[in-house]
Amino acid sequence: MSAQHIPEKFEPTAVEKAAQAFWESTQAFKVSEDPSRPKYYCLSMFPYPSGKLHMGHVRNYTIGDVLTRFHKMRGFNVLQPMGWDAFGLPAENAAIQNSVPPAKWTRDNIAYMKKQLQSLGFAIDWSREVATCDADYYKWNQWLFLRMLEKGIAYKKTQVVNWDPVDQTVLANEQVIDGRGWRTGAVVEKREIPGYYLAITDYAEELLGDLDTLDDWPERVRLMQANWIGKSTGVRFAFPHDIRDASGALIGDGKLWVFTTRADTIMGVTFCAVAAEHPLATLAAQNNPELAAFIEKCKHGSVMEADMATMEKEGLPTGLTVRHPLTGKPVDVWVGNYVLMSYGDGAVMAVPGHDERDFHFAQKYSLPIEQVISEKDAEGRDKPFSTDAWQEWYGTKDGYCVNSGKYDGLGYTAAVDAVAADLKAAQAGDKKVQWRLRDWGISRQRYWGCPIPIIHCDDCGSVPVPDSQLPVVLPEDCVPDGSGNPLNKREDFLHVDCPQCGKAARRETDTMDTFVDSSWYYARFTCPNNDQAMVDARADYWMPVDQYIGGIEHAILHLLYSRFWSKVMGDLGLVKYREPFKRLLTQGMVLNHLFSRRSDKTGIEWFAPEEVELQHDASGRVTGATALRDGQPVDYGGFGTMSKSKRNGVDPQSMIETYGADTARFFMMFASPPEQTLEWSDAGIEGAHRFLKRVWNFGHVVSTVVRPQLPAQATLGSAKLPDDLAALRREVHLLLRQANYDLGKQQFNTVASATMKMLNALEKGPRDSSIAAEVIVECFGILLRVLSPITPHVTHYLWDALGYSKDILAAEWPEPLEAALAQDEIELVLQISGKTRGAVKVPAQADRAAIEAAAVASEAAQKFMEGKPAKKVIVVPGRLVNIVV
RNA sequence: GCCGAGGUGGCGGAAUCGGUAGACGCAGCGGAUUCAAAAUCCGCCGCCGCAAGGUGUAAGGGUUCGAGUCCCUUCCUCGGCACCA
Repeated sequence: MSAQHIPEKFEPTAVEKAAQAFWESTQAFKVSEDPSRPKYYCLSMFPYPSGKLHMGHVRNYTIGDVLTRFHKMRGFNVLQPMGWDAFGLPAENAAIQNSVPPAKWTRDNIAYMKKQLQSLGFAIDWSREVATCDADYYKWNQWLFLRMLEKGIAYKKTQVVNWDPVDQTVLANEQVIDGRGWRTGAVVEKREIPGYYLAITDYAEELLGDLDTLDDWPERVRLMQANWIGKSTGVRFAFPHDIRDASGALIGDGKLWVFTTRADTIMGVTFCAVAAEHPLATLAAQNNPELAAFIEKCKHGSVMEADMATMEKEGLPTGLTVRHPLTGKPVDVWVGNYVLMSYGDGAVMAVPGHDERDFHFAQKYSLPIEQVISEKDAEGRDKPFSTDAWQEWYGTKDGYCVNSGKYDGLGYTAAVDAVAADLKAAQAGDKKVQWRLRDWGISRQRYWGCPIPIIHCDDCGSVPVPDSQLPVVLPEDCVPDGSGNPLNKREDFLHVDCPQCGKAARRETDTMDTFVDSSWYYARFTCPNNDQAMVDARADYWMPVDQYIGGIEHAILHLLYSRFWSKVMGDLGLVKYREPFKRLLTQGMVLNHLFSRRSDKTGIEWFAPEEVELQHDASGRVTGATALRDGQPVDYGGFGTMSKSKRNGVDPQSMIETYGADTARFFMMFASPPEQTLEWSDAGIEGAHRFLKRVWNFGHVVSTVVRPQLPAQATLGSAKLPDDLAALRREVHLLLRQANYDLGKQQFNTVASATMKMLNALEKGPRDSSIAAEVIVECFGILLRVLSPITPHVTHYLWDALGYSKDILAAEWPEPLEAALAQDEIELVLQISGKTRGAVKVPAQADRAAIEAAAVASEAAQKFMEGKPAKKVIVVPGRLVNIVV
């Protein structure tokens, strides 16, 4: 243990370069399977290589790195990989703008962003780096897709897409602005084209049920997934009819299918409502212009959720009639704007007596409202049924059937069973589970994605590419120009022989949804170099991911698809896990001040925070802001997410260059708990930097003043310390205990603050004796280790330079010592009748009686008890004593 | 509308089982150092009050020796969503 001299001045750049060089030379983060140690797979969501890192990345990866380094020091075998979600639309857009091939643009971005990540000192095993645009990665997308085809999980059907008639291309939803193509301004059409689907609905039950096993996921994410999957248990049945089209064919084989969760109310049906796109609506509109206009309006109606919530229920009669399946009575069919074609069969039975929407609709159009459910009140009498108190009636499952013939008196479950049985007997329906979840369409009519491995042959149809011909490699020199998929012009790619008959055939040019790429990358990180198999036994060692970290915006799609993919891979015998992510942390977004000015000429003009000056009142509250440019006021809009358009983004690169990676990391961890939003603050960055300078300075003091006083033989274990040193040592160990507790909670802001408190205590403590030197060296060693996952560079340097050991990452994580925490005398809070009135000091071993006596005898007690006797004395051991007068 | 999270100083945020509310940091104020400034260091910093003390965790009520924390009612903010039959 040889200590070096630590210079006075803290130079982050040099310190960080040196630390990173050390990690590089020792291959510090490269890991392999080691069954002798517990493993910890720590994964942050891999970035899209958009060009450069943004603050969200820095926050995300810092959280992951803190957990990685903490677990490494705790003795875990930790894997933290990194890769690139490299396919996607922005690369094509960049290509259109700059005439650069998406491949080159993407790989340049990857190279730059990788440098940025490395400059932040993340403990990443770069030997496992994966980019989804590499053929040796996406080969396995194709391979698994073929397995899914074999199993029937992947299948082909037509899909509705947004079609730009000018560019002759399919548009993504975000490329459609106000119904027009984003580049051409042409009115977008709906087109039906064939595409491939994955039967995620086959796994709906398991995807829903297994949510209960994900105890370490945020509750809200599980709820969002459950709602998305949307399971409803009910009855699907048909209203028979004789409605025929012009050619005389029965519409829907003479059946109007509906789904209901309230089959017990079937005798209360007073009409049916169908969606605007329903075949019966289409038929009725043929000689009814008013209805045709209404249907047209519904189709173009807003699908915005805010409109939906306030939308008036509207409808029109079709003039068509179906028959009630149990009573045979005629039932009128209406078109209702509140019925969705995309859910169930696009039609509902309407029971206005017991359903809110049906009720509003019936009221508006004066349709009959009938009671078929009743309920007893507390006195056992039937509650009155009245349309004035309709709120009390819809939705309730607590009542029993009335006015329902043979079902009268049955409760909800019994009535549903009886009705379902009768419908089944009449061959009119049966119980059914209805899902909101839809199968996953993965075909994209885009260039920059994984080719779907299919060959179209005139004779053999759509033929899967044989495994031996995988991967189907995407030509990388295409430059999309916005009009159609450039693969359609690549003759060398298109022309291929049919694998079945050998005749000339044509390659599929659709590519896969990029969500496919990200649905299994975490498994590939365990064995990225295997060119013989998608995954191997190494996945059994590392998977599942112990800690996954990413944005809440992926709460539904990415996480659901990954869960689905895991189950499919499991069923194919490729992996042993059913759920890929054991624990999930969804980090909050990074916000910054918003400044704008509204003018009639230019609309809203946004100001970057560095372009304005804030005005404060005497108390420091922000009262306004002015532009530096012209001194005129600008509107202060509070905090909002960092965005280019609002000009409030902060480039991490400039922050790293100014203050260093450690400062950036410390600020990110300190400013707020990981799940909450983080408000950007230049002053906060300064504060973080100030703290690290103080840490450095204390290291300098230890190297120059403290260490030279160290005795040859350590005495700390046995010696009785002077009071001030015992207090210092105890405080640091208490803070350590707190920090360890907070790390378990993943509450890193208070871990950071614990290190600040340690330094405050050390700076104030004595340092001019050999025993003090021993205490300081022990305590500073604790501080450095607790701080090291957050600011690894400066702590690496100080740990080494002060001679603790070569590599702080290899050091053991500190635990508080009982000997340091023990104290002879403790201070208890003194309350008189529940009000705090000071404190009493008692020996640590004092029993209840002694504490009571000491409390009553204390000066404060005498003063505030005013001579009255104590009615009761409450003693909370180690905390307080309360004298009730 | 429904579901979820939350409401604590000028600000970000602490407070593990109900036990000294406001830790730590930022901003602000005062002082030291300096020719001066920056940097640094020391001190103050919820509100009312000269003080003793009182009061205070969105509002109101309750349970308790004791409530930011538990229960009830109301209000507000943010996030998510599906008119899902």
